[in-house]
Amino acid sequence: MSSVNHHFPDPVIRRKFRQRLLRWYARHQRDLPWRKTSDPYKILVSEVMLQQTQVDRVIPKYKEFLRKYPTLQELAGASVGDVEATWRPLGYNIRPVRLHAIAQEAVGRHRGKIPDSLEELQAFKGIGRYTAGAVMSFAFRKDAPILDTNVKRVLQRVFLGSTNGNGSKPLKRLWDLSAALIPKGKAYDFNQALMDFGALICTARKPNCPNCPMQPFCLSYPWDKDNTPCPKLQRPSK
DNA sequence: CTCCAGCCCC
DNA sequence: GGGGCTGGAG
Repeated sequence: MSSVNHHFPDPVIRRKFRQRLLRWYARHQRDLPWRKTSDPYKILVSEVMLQQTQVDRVIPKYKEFLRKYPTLQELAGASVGDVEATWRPLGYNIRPVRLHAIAQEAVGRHRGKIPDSLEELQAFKGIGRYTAGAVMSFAFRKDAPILDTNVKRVLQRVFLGSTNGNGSKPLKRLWDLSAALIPKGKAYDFNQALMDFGALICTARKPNCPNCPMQPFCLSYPWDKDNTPCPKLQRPSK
């Protein structure tokens, strides 16, 4: 028995999805400041800020934060209070505290570098599976999958529709999908494209199906057919 | 105003 | 598998 279905999704659909996503991205990608740097520290700052905060609110604070702490070393050398104050009013104020701790640990224990493995990244408090994948693909250009809410929604709709797939846990299924779709050596563009696609076309409410390049094979197209709500990934617990 | 979402921690 | 913090939807 094989535990992984190597033919899901259909290789033809898989290829079409990649092609269409990357082509769409080439024309519609957002101009975001953290896409202009390859400094893992700066990427990490952006990802932590983006964890619970919308892009528009993050952009100005990202710039201000990096003006004040341009390097990992300078962040590590600042006082926590100072970092917290700079963070305001982004909210979720545990994040700057953890980010500061990460900087200090990296300086003290990793030769002043952000580590470049999923395991080491996830060992930090404040970096979970998503953020670790984001740093691996966006900062270190590794073919690591990501799965945040946007990506979950896109993959669920296009490849699973209203079903949960082949019996395996929905979450694992989606992580596997996210990994299986990455074109070799192109996780950076592919993952960025997935995020933009989820933010601009395959939105939570009122997805823009009429302009969606995935129409021909999307299992949820057309979305408004019978006003179906987005399939829940997991049942409410109560 | 209440409720829900969302990434991470425990 | 539940709670926290916080913005945004209803």
